Parts: sequence; C-alpha cells; structure tokens
Amino acid sequence: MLLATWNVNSLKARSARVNEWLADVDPDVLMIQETKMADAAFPTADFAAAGYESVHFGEGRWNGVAIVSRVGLESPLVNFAEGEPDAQARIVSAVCGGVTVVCVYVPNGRALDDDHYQYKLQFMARLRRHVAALATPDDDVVVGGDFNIAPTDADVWDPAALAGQTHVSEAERDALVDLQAWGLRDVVREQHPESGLYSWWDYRSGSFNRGWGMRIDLMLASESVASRCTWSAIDRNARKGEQPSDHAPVLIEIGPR
DNA sequence: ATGGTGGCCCGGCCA
Repeated sequence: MLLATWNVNSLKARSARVNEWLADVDPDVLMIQETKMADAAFPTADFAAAGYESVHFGEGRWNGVAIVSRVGLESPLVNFAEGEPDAQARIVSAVCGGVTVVCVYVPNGRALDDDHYQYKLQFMARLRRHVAALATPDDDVVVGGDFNIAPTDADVWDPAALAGQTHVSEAERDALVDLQAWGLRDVVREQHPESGLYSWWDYRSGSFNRGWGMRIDLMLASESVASRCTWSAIDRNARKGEQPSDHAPVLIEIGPR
C-alpha cells in the first residue's frame, strides 16, 4: 500500500500536474493540502474517473485539505473530532484500507510574536487529542501533511539563517515531539538519515536550485505501520519543471498487516 | 536570505 502527502498550492492551478503524477506514481492514498477551493469546486468526478474516492474539506481561497483513496474511504471526518470546529479548513480524516489516515495543514505561524504562532501551537495540541480520539497507538495510523515544522536542524538548509523564526522554534518542535509521543514515527527520516532531505523550497531566489529547502511535510506512522514500512521517498522531481508546487510529495510504502 | 516568486483574483494578503 502506497500512501503519499502533497501540498499542491492550489489544486486548480496544479490539476494537470497532480493528474499526471497520480497516473505516473499510482499511489493508493494521497493526502492533499492547500487545495484553495470550495467543496463545490473540488473535482470529485475526475478523481472518481481515475479510480479514487475522495473527501474534501474546503474553505475557498485559503487552506483546504483532502484525502483521495482507491482502497476504500470509510468514516470521513472533516475538522477536529472533538471540541469547537476550527474556523479554517486544515484537517480531514478517514479510514483507508484499514489505515486511519489524518491529513493536516498545520498553520504557518508567521512569526514567533504573532497570534498565528499561538494558533499553530494550539492546533498541534488539538491534533494529538484528535488522533487519540480516532485510534489507539496499536492501530494502523498515518498522520501526514504539511506540518510547517522542521523537526530538527538537520531538516533545514541553514539553521543559523532561520534562528528566531517559525518552523524551527523550540515550542513547535516540542509540540511535534509531543504528538509523536502518542505513538507516531517519522519513518521517512528513519530511512533517510542523509543531509539535504527537503520537501519544500521557496519559490523566491531560486531556492530549489540552490538547495535552500526544509523538510516540513511529514508522514508519521504508528508502530504497526512503521514496522511494515518497506520504502519511503520524497519525490523532488515533482518540484521541477513547469508550474510546480513549492512542495514535493512524500511517500511511504507499507506491506500487509 | 528582508529580496525575492507565485497563488488567490486585481489590491493586498498569504505562504
């Protein structure tokens, strides 16, 4: 079973590339972030024609998340499972092929003294409670998406250049550690200890070609999934060419339970 | 790395 996550930075602008990528890579499940469209505009029929069921949580011009699956899509749930609904469309969940899949677009944070940074920290705390409400650590669980957090300094091109900024601060990294302490492993990093492993490169300044990137798109897997993970990758080829997203897809392959 | 690009949709926000 091949599962992927991809922040597409507008599904409308990226539809051709997403369709080509789906046909080429043939994943069983794709988690999508930043669709930037209302539910009515989501191309449900196009995904269905390609063999994928889908659930979309759209907002309009900002945010928007989706799960598409060709191995079943049960118990679709938009927003958080408990408490007040988040005002923004940043989390959607479903059970796909027996795996509880949670697709997230964690708030950017903007700056450490910005209210949006507190929103980010609160979102991460709610995410842990959400996962705990949907599953136990013994279940098959994958929490994937754009976390807007680089787990360690090894996940950014120049830690010194980013000091004091969001994505690398202690509190958000602690929030990620706390989420993982529920029982989620960063299987991509476990399988790829090398430096320069990134999933996002700024459009500006030729960052991709200069190697100025960050690994902020993660696939976190429960123990039973992680122990069956046979392969993983970041498809940086998808960051090349005409009109790419600024993010590359992240993939994990898992064997049968 | 404080400029720069790209998406929304056409003035300014967001990443």
